[in-house]
Amino acid sequence: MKTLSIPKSEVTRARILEAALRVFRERGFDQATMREIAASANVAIGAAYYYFASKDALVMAFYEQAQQEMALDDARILDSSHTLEERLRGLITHKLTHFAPNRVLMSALSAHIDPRHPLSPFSRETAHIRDRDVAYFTRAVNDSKIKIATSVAPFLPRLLWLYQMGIMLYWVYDDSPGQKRTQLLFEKTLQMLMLSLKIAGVPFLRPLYQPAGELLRMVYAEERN
Amino acid sequence: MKTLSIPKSEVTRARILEAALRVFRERGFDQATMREIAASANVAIGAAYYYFASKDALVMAFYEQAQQEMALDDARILDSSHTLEERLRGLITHKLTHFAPNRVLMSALSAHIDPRHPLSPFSRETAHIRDRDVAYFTRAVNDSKIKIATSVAPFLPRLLWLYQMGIMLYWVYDDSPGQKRTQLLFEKTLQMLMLSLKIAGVPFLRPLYQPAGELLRMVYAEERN
DNA sequence: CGTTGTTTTTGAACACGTTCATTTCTTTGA
DNA sequence: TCAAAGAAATGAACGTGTTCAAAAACAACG
Repeated sequence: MKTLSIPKSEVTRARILEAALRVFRERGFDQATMREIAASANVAIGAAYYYFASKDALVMAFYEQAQQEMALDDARILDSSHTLEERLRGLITHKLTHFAPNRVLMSALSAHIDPRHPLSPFSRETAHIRDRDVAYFTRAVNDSKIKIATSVAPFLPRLLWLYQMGIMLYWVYDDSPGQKRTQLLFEKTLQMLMLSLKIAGVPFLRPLYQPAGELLRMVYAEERN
Repeated sequence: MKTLSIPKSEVTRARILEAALRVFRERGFDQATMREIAASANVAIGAAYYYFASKDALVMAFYEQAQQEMALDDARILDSSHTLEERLRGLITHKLTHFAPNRVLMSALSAHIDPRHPLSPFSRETAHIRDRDVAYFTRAVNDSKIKIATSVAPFLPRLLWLYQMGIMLYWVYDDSPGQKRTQLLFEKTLQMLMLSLKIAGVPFLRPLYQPAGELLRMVYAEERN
């Protein structure tokens, strides 16, 4: 195994992934066939399966690659802004912008709710990706000036991740020109979200936030699988 | 075509649907094969496709059948209770109870978010089922004493349907013994929901409910497809 | 260079959902 | 009662994602 230059197998792997994205973009995830992907990468079908466990795995590899590509900008966004609102707006807008050319492909990644489906955002298989994403929201919350009820605080990063998933989901299937509606949804819900967090402390709403805390504890209880 | 007794084709259709449910329960939706279903119904594969357009269609037929079976009880529930809370508790509990023996199969019906997937609760193909379900929530809201902000009121039935979908979704993948956690989630969220509706009128929360109304108008704008 | 072990590549084969030309059964009309 | 038309049922065949035994390419070592 060479250590100086890029190993040949890495090149083949990259070529297959590139070919896959090419075909996915052309035909969409469902219509794309592994045979065409393999042909487009000048390998036999078996080779594609030697590097990627499944068709789904190709999409996951794409997402992981994108995550790496976004890492630097994400860090910059967190550093250059200091309110939670700015940070959320920055992180989520950045993600949408970055995925825009592959928006249609993203529907394959958000098509499944079933946590047992490998491609589901809630599956064991995507846990490491999810954890990395949640970490950004943890950082976004941590040294911002927001005051959060202690019962909800531990879950806030994961709730924000869920919020982001919701926005992405709407975006993926938003066929308004330029996905303008998503923009509107995002701006409005973000303001509502910030407002909700601000008034969460008022004793008036205590009977709402107390059971919420209990619920969250239960729901996230056996998260480890 | 005989008109006195049940037509033979209806019998065959029913036999195939029964066989399908049998195999689904045994193997789960994904593991069940059309060949086994056909064999279990003593017909050729082609016959199954003569009566049902696809494997998915079998699950949809099951849901429609269930909907009919529940219709009487649902009407009774709406008649015998008069607060929105009682009605919601009644309708949703009834649904969970009725689907309990086929809980695992239900995961096939809730596995897809993609509104373009035929089996998705948001698809065109399931629109008529959805509309029928929403109608019950409309009736549940209509002559109850709840006061709702006019900006949100038109969407309340559909929002309640969404709430019900959320509960069902959690239930389907809830592997706590007897789905106790779903019970807890339902009871707590129902109380929170009623409380939210009650305090929605207070002017304090106006900056929250006003944009909510605008959002709902946008999101549900091009619902007709 | 030749041998041996490992990594990479191949493509036939499998099981699946689905299609469709064909056959078999049933109904209709005189 | 029979012929024709329509409805119901058949199963081979297609294209799909995926598997796997075998071959080819490569690496390590004496």
